[in-house]
Amino acid sequence: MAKIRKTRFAILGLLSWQPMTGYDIKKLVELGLSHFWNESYGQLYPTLSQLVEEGLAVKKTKRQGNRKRHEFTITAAGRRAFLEWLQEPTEQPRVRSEFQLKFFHCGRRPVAEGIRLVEEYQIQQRTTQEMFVASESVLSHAIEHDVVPEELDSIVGNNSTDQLLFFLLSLRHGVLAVEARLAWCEETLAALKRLQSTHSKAAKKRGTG
Amino acid sequence: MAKIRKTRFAILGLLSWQPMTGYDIKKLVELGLSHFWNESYGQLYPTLSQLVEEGLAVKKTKRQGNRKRHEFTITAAGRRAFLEWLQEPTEQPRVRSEFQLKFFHCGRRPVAEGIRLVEEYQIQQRTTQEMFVASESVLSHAIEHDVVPEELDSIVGNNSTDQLLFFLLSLRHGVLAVEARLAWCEETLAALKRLQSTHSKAAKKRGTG
DNA sequence: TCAGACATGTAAGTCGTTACATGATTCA
DNA sequence: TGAATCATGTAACGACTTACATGTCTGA
Repeated sequence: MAKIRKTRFAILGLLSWQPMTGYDIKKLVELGLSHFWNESYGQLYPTLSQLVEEGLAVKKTKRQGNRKRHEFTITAAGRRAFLEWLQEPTEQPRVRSEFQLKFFHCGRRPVAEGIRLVEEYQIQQRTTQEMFVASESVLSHAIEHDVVPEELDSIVGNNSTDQLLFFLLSLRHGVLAVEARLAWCEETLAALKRLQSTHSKAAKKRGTG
Repeated sequence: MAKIRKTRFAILGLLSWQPMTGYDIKKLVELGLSHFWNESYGQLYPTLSQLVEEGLAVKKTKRQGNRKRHEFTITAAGRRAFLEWLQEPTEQPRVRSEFQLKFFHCGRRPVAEGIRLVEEYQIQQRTTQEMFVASESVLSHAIEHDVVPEELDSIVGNNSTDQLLFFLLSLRHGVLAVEARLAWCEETLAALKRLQSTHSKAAKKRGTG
């Protein structure tokens, strides 16, 4: 069975806003969607060609002097395909967490190793959290004062009122997720330190007994 | 640059407990690690052969009548490779959430569509939560009463005291994550319903004004 | 003039799933 | 006897990343 090719819909979704080049799409994703999505050129350009072949988008080559821009415009069929995908049930991604795989195996290792692993994870999560919170406050401010910050203009476009809210809410998903991971770190670190002191007491007992 | 082949380490980790066949590994992963890891046969068997080629594991063919079991044992080099991986920094996985991609694009769709999408997600997350909570309570009980339930025996093995705790904590990671997602659903549903009523009021105003 | 952004693409390799293909054993 | 489980594997496909290759334009 063919897997659903999600890159197609990511592209189609952005093209449903306005015509764009592959480069535009890449930048837009990096700037605005990177907390839940990413694309590489190696995926982007071939998929764009495919979309054209299937009549879901059309390509117009524009020239500015010697510079060429391949601008892609979504077709009616493209819009249909996109809306169809939007309404289809969303399959849950199969998880594969390298961190958790390591953590699990730390059960057979000295406790200090588990602690080190979790602390490293905690630092990563804090960094992520900072980024999320910064974006969130910019956006909240924008919504409150009803102005679209310049750096967000390309992301939310003109018809912005609702889109801004959805953007904030999608960010909020990330914020809550990272908070949960940090809470887990606290809990776990506490548990592992208790375990460590239990072990060292047991060792002392053996030593003196 | 070659990506890190994580399947190798997932396998090596399990083989560091005891010799196993590909089938055993598959079952073990499904039974015990499925909340953070999964493997398919199409990945498993070729990787096992590779591990043998590289001297990280050895293969012994055992026969029971006409039935053959290819049992793999980790070598000293295999253990070294595994421990090395365990100590290496863990890269954060690049995210790609189809759900969030859809949600983001709902900003340009009727609010009801966004609500439908989130409600579907909420149901999925509740199902996941139920599974997590059930496993968690079995495990907590086991730890409290210091007995390893039969169905967990193959997962935690003999040297179980610490391993059981790590298993519980890894489950706890999933529990907190799913709780966070459900909290987001609540928040978001409330926000979208407010938005919906704002829209319908505006529509009425236009109708009567 | 030169760095950085704009712009397009391909090739090689990895990762991973699903479907297919095969056959033995166990137990109800 | 037949379904479920044990058991091993391959082939086809698709997704995705990284590195490579190339060239233009703009502004400090």
